[in-house]
Amino acid sequence: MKRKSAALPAPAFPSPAFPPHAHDHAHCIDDALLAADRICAGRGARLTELRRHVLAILWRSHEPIGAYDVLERLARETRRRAAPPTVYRALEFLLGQGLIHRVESRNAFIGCTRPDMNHAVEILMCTACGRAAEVPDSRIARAVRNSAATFGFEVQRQTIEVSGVCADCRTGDRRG
Amino acid sequence: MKRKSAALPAPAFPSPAFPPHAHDHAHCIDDALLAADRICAGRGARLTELRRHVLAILWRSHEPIGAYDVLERLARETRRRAAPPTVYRALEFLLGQGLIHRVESRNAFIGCTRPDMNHAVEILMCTACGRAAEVPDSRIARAVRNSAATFGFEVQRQTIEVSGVCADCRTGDRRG
DNA sequence: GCTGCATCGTTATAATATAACATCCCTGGC
DNA sequence: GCCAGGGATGTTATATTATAACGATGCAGC
Repeated sequence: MKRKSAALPAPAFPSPAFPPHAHDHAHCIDDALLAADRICAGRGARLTELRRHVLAILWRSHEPIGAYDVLERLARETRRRAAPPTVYRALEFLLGQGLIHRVESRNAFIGCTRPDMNHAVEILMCTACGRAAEVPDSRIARAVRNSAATFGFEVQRQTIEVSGVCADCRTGDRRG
Repeated sequence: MKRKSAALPAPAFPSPAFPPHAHDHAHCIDDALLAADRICAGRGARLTELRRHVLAILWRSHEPIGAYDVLERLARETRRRAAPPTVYRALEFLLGQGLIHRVESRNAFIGCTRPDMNHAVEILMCTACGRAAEVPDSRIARAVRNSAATFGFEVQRQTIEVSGVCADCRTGDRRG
């Protein structure tokens, strides 16, 4: 199927933090998997069927998913038996390739929207609809580095996790 | 339970992020416990012996401590029996009073250095010495709020956890 | 002293994560 | 084809973190 050509040029932000509740989500998944294929191929990393399946499961929604939820879905959707290490190893690989993020405050995982660039993780989580979104704002990361530097602290990794209410949920634009 | 907002402007730098490795740590503990006594008394919250003991355990070091470590120390130091809920309930109380923070990326807890003011949590964690320190820099929190606002996102809570190397460890000034 | 409620004790179990070792399977060399 | 080597996965067991549910205790106010 052809997709309608947009009347407007691409928005200023390459990826708005939260997509509209009604959007072409199949497209999100396809894009993420294609990007993952490309990135892994370029690195000689093996995005096996299992790993790809786990990544696809994480991309089914914009909500962080726990390892045991992934496990359950994986077991339901395949003939193969699955135990926790199976899932944790796949997640470990995907984390290592920068294809997903771990949401520390939820013990959960979510697909990375910018897997092609190494970046500090900044995640907004909506307490109303449960979705999470990455913020493509490197200024915060830089500010954190600068702030830490005033204490002589050298930053290696930083995680910023923000809870609140997303625009759609604030304005009552909910999925029907 | 509500927390009072600070009436006074914060000092320029009330506490350097990391104290020197050799410092009067007994003083840290005393200060923290006295502040906790004062704060709880002012709110009519009951800082019981158990809760005070748990807080003291967390203040014994500047490293985040897991709930089961607290449990072990508590059991070793008292005649009372202790089970996980005992510790988790005390931690929950202390979190609620803003006397400690949860370090999400470590599943651990650490005493709050600024319990008198409601504030966003920003923690630096040294991968070399294991210590963690709060950053008294509200500019980052404000920048995060502003950044989120450009997406129409209203921030309720934010957690910033930064891993890296502290000044002492970078310059080789280690505890003897 | 009684009553009511917060606190704490106790038991059991849920939820998250990893260790250790066996097996499978792809890849490259012959 | 066949084998050796190593990465990936399967399997079993267990470690670690956290909470549910209910009973006992004890303190504050009457």
